[in-house]
Amino acid sequence: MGGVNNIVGLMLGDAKIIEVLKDAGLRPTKQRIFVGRLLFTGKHQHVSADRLQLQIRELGQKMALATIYNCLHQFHKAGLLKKVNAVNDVIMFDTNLSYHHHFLNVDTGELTDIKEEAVSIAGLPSLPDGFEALSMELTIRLKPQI
Amino acid sequence: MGGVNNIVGLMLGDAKIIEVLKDAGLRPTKQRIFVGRLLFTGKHQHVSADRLQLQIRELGQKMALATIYNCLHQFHKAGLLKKVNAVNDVIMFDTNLSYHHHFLNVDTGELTDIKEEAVSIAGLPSLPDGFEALSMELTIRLKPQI
DNA sequence: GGATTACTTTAAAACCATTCTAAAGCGATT
DNA sequence: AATCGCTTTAGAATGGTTTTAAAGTAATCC
Repeated sequence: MGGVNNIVGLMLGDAKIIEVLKDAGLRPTKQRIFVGRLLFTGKHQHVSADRLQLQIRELGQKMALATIYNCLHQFHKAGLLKKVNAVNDVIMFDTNLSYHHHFLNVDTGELTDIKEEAVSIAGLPSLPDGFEALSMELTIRLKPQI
Repeated sequence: MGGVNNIVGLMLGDAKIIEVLKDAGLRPTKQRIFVGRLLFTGKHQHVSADRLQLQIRELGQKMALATIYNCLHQFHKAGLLKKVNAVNDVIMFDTNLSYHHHFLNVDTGELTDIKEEAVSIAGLPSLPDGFEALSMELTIRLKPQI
């Protein structure tokens, strides 16, 4: 009977998400499925916890910010999201797992993918002893022209 | 006399720093000269406000954190420092203004310069319309091997 | 040189993204 | 349906950074 503004139940196409969650050792809760649906269907995107909560609100749903943070970190740990350099003190995640680089709009914090073919990096530096490389990312900071 | 734990006065070699400050439209206050002395003499370094305050304390001096933040931002605005990607939610500045890239130790947040010759980037992507590039930085995230 | 003015520094409070806490909720297994 | 252990949640706590308003100081003017 109305009034409860909670996360909706299953939808068509959730089966795949549920399987991915299970494979990652994560219980397919309503919240994780909902976030998975937002992130892993359609185009690649760059998300912060805050933006994601807004998106969820716009869909008439409600989710605690802590849950969204949990979710993003768990997805990252499971290899479903890439962590990109923090922007304006905000943690950003990228659904595009493949190797690529970013433009960063310093005014808005918006990230845009750079097409892979557009840049090539020649010669990897030798890593310091005892370290392994987790990732390598080029960031081109952009400012709107005056 | 005594007891006042304030920033010391001028030292030999400050003349250059004072001139740089004046050229940047900044009053050569004791605090700014002191920070300038720490940053612009000797080897290049990566600093955060926090670390800088520690360094200052170790020298038996005292400076408000807000002053250090002001100073770093003003120096950055004046082109005396480069801002590097925030690391672990901490703003980092680099005294090395020349074009170069970084290793980032994700455990400690420590940044290390990559020698310029070690990497070469072939082919700049065309920038989105209406934007100009401020900087371009490659970050290689490192994790200690197990 | 001393008074005036505008910019600086400061401690403390405010801010804000993120994490923690501990209690209520829910998924899986029986 | 009952139990168990993981999850979600609201609210508090945390920690880096910024703001505030008052006291301090560099530059300017006479």
